[in-house]
Amino acid sequence: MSISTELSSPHNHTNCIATALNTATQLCFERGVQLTAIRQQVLELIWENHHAVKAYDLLERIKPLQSAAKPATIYRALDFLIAQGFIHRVESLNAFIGCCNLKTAHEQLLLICKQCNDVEERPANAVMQSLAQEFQNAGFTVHHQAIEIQGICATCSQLNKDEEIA
Amino acid sequence: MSISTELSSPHNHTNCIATALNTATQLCFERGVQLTAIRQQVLELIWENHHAVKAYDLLERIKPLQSAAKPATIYRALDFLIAQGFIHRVESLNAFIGCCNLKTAHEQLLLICKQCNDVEERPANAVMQSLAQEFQNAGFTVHHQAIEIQGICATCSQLNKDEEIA
DNA sequence: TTTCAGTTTGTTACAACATAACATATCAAT
DNA sequence: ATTGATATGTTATGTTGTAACAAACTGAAA
Ligand SMILES: [Zn+2]
Ligand SMILES: [Zn+2]
Ligand SMILES: [Zn+2]
Ligand SMILES: [Zn+2]
Repeated sequence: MSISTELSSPHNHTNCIATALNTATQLCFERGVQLTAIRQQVLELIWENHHAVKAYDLLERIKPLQSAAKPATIYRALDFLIAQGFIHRVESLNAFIGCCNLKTAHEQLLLICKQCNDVEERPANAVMQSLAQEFQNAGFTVHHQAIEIQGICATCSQLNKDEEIA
Repeated sequence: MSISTELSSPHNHTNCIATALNTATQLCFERGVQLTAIRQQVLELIWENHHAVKAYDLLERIKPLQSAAKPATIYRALDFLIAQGFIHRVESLNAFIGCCNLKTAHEQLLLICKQCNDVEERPANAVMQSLAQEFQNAGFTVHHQAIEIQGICATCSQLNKDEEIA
């Protein structure tokens, strides 16, 4: 697996990584919390692409850097990164992705491609507004939203069509 | 735990159970699939209330009826009930609830109360429509949706207010 | 600089969730 | 009787996540 990604909108992923790391560093400084070596390494591993990453995969991949790493090592780092909003947990996959909208508080809609495994995070303002209305109607006080859609992304759909023709 | 439930809209839960069981029986007959003793017992256990139920809790509770029950026993029954649309898996809880809208094909919005553990299933047509639009915009082909909202339900909110006053 | 509190990490053990693989049983149609 | 489809029994294992306590680190107050 190279650093490249199948994310539907083609992009320079080096930028994604740089932005994510720089912003995390900046926010940790502002908040007076520590982006320790372990936490930064986990964040970097998650950002290698736009796939959802499993905790135990991270554990295997961090061992060359942190030979003492155990499950708790990873889960603690993940807890921290989630608390800071740097990553999201994908409930329906038991996995984790880097947050693409670090700067703005947001509730995310996740489009999960079952073919290429990319996860796209979309603001989906219209959806969020109709959701807010629904909560009002129900008298429900929201603490956390998980909106996770599984299917086939635009890129893979197009690829599949091309293959049918060929 | 009695048969009663804290579901926000007060209701006669005996009706919920009867409807769920009768409809499941009817649909299995129509579809030529078997609602075996194990499958029906699991469905009944899930329908004891509107809480999300864990697989291993079901395992403990079915053992008096099925002394040979093992994890696979439960997970097979759950797979069947999900495939038939009789129950839903709650991804963010690793748990299961009975479906309240058996008759109509539907995508569900789940309101999960962290205080009383009830899960309310809402059609939320406006939300579903704006979601559909978002999928169009993204060129995304949907296979499965999980829309799970954690928070405090209307009933618990009201109870909490009452306690503050008292 | 010592001391102390708060935070982070190391380490062991275990809990909770889920599936693979293969054997056995059931039952209806040929 | 044989066969094929479905369901269940059984054992083992894989995957995901946490509890609990000890040790190390960090930075500021005494
Ligand atoms: Zn990228
Ligand atoms: Zn794809
Ligand atoms: Zn009910
Ligand atoms: Zn409640």
